[in-house]
Amino acid sequence: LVRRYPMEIISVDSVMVYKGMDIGSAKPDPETRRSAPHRLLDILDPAKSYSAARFREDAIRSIKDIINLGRVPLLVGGTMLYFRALLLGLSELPSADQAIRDELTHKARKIGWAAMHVWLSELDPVTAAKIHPNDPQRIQRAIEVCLISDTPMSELLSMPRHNTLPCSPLKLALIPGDRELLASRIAKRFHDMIDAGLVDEVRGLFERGDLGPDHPSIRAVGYRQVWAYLDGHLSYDEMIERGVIATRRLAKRQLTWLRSESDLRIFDPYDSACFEKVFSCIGELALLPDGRAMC
RNA sequence: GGCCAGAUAGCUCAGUUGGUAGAGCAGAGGACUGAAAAUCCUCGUGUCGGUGGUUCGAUUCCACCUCUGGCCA
Repeated sequence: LVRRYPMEIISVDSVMVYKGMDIGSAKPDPETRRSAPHRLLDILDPAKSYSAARFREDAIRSIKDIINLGRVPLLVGGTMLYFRALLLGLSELPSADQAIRDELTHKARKIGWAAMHVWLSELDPVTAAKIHPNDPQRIQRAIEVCLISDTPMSELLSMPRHNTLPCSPLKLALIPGDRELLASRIAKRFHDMIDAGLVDEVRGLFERGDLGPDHPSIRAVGYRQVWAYLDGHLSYDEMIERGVIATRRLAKRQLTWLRSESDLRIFDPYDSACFEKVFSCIGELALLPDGRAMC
């Protein structure tokens, strides 16, 4: 698309943002990036954590840039929460606070997440009712928001979101029609990554010494499993098996997001005429009305 | 060739003192507001290896057979 139209790519991917995580995130190779530059790749050290809110800011800045250059932004990727945050906007919520998170984690270790959930139901019964008692990540976030803002999170969420997306999106989705073919392509993809040196890539991160399985970067599919292998928790064969399974599940969750997305134009990547269909779809739309973006 | 142990869900196994069975994993569906490639929820009928026998009733007990391990020749 970028070679054919005046478009520029913005990556919508929570793992490709990390420097040095190339093979396991299936980051486009250098030649591809020369001919088709991607924004929001390699912007963060793996010790740092990114967020949907930061993505939204970064993406909007990039979109404005590209539009000012007279081009059309092309948003490409599979981190569906980021798409959702970008298209629908986010509520005004306090951002993450590591000190408070540490404190809450410490407290949860002592009293258990079930008790934390009870605490949340005192701070914010509406939110507590929506979060399952077994979901520590959301319980922690909700308590964090309530404590920082001194307001129930549900109240903040009920205020209108500010949606400042500076263009109207055309949404294209690639949805595999054949699930079994998808599964075999996923297995091949993971084996190819191993052949391309994924273990060495992760070993490099492993040997830095400042990273661990709790970092969002290391929790990513593939990285987590290779890390467990290097740490002696998985055999080589188990690592491969778990990596393939984790990838399959990721794909499944992406499909779940897609099913609830409205106004999608759907294409099957295993259809040999897929690209032609995408091109003709864009052609029909007479392209490039001002302020248009593509996802 | 003999002896022993197995054969139950896609996989690994549990179980039924005889009333046709259930866990984990895999898989499917779903949720999703600053960790999201994260975090979590829901979903389990399968000739209980085959053929006979005993029995009101057998996946369960008995016999034989087949297959897979192990041991002994």
